[in-house]
Amino acid sequence: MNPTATVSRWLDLLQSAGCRVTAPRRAIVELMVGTSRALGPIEVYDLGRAEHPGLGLVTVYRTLEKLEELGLIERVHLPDGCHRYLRTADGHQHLLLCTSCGLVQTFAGDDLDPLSGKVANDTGFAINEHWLQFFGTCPNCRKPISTLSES
Amino acid sequence: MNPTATVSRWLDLLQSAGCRVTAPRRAIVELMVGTSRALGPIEVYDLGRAEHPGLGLVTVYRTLEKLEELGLIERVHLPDGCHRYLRTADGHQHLLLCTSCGLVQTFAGDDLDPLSGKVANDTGFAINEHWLQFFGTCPNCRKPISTLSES
DNA sequence: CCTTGTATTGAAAATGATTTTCAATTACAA
DNA sequence: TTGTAATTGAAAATCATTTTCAATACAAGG
Repeated sequence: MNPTATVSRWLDLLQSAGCRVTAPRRAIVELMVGTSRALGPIEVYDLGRAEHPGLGLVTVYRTLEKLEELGLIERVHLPDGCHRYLRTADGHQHLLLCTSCGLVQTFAGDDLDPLSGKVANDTGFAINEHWLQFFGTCPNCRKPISTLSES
Repeated sequence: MNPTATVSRWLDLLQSAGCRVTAPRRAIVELMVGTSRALGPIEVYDLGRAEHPGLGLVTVYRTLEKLEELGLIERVHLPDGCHRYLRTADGHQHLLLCTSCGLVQTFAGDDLDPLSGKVANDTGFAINEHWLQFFGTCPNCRKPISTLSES
């Protein structure tokens, strides 16, 4: 699905959920659909104001909360903090996150369900969620460092 | 190593790092050594005041920060928030966390280094950290629910 | 054991992030 | 087009965390 179609789909879903489609929401939806980076509220606010100058931070918080309820975006956690949001990937994917710029890639890894089942059995826990995430520096963020060391 | 010996070791390490061994620090160290739950600053504060009534929240923050610097505790992230601390496990372990009470168990899982290397190769990322965590409800926290549904 | 210098403490104030309140505005159903 | 309820953004309130600061207490040296 191309970005424009995805934006329409998200707006339709918002409307189906009893929400009105407004300019601020459209700006935030376009932003979240169009980026592969995990963005915090302030980043969404700053980027969103480029499209919709009057956008308020409060509206950002409320819209992100609603999109999360609808499962269209999800909160991702990084070692130094949480509270960033990312468009939800199709199917369950593992994440590779750049700790410098927030860029996110997904990768196919092992199916964790067998391990999860075994651990649940061994421990008596009812397991209902798991994270497999790698953290590092993306190719683009590595460049400046190597450039510096070469000069 | 038994808990008392571990407390001594932590206090020695604190002293070696140029810190003084004080009553508030001792209380916090005993707490963190003695629990298998991931605790947030407020929880440490409340539990710590049982041992050392005058304990201040500021001291909790500062002591947790210092223990983290020394690698004795580490920050763990849960789906609904981060900023909880847990005694660091020996060797690199995967975590199983109870989202209800914060209880943490470690489990032996697959060695992720080969997968990590492959993903780094495929993506150009420099990978320097990974998380494999399961979340669920521990046996103890499941009890009340089943009791309710049975009554 | 006592003195002394300095790290540490806890209260209060400051900061920063997030949530709530509220009057004005706007989407959209009738 | 109109009425109404949802939505907006500013300001205020709240909550978590950090900084400031005067008083205290650890521990090294006499």
